[in-house]
Amino acid sequence: MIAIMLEWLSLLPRKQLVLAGGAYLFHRGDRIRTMFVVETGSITLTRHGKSGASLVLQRAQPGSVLAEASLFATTYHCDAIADMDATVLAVPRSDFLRQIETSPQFARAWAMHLSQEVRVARSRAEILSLRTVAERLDAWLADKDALPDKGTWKTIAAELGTSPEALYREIARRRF
Amino acid sequence: MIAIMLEWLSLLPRKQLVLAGGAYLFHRGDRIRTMFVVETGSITLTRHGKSGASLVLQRAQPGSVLAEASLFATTYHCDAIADMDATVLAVPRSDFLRQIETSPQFARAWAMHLSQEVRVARSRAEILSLRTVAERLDAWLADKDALPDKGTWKTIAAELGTSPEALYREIARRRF
DNA sequence: CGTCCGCTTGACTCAGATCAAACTTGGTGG
DNA sequence: CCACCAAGTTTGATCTGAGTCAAGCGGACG
Repeated sequence: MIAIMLEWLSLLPRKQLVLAGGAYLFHRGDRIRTMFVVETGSITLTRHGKSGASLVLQRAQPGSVLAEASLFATTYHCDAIADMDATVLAVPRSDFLRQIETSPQFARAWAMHLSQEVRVARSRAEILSLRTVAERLDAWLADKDALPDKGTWKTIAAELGTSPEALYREIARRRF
Repeated sequence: MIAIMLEWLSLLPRKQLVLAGGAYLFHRGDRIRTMFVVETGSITLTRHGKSGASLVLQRAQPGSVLAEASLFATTYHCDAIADMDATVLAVPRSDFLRQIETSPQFARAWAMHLSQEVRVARSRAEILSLRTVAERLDAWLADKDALPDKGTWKTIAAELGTSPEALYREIARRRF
């Protein structure tokens, strides 16, 4: 489910790009020619406002398609920067579009991928709109069976938008 | 941009449903036969965990397509309930799918709609992951020119996941 | 055996939620 | 025109959840 698009892309001509940590993959205003999928590392998309404030739009992990909306735009509306050393697959946008038009299966996979991303992003937002760590953990657990394994808690704290300590304490509180 | 799908749907056979506040539009497990678009009012999608905890997946406002992912599933994975009196348009899923397959323009509009929703939901999540009201407001303003009009601030506070008072104070702080 | 990393717990501090009260504004009806 | 009401805004006082810093614990691994 995660890397569903990676499989499909293996059918298309593609190139691998290697990025050092801190390197830009593209800048706002650049002409869009290719679609990118993260293979290793992670890429962050940010938009900078005039006031110096910046907004993170996406943190793309391995398997993620970068800036899905760029399929239909002519220039990028944000910057893409490698958080750490990373590799990405580049697929010419024209090939990507042609594949959507000619292969119903591919088009279907693309729509499914997008629906999935919508769902994930929306529930993440709803979880983050909760005020207490207890509520967030409840919501996060809503479609899971049990508490996750140790060793992953620190990561989960990040997903829940809280500090590791706060999550540890909340979990400890529930061991009764 | 908001109601882009509403226009397209005017080409398809559809029915209008009227819901009283508190009424269910569908339940988890129901067979999926139709796609819904909110016309007036608002519909909330929730999933309930065994522990009694529940997770809000989507708050659909007028113009929103309900549960985009249901286009490819057989049964609903969540409940849909009207927060208040609402009307929704119902389009048979088969018609919707056929339209995607036969009309490249429609398929394109659908993909654009989904990309857009992904972008919106992701940036909402990123804004909510910020800790202070000041940072959230900065991020929210990143792609805007100026502070919004009075009368909308209360609503914006909800978007920012904060209390109206906290937002008022932050805005007041900036009037120097 | 030492080092690293994730976990655990304690103490302190603060941003913001909450409750409360006053004041603007617009609209409604007498 | 004015009394009145509802919603949104402003400001103050209080309280608390959780962020932060800090110190200690335990297993994994070279």
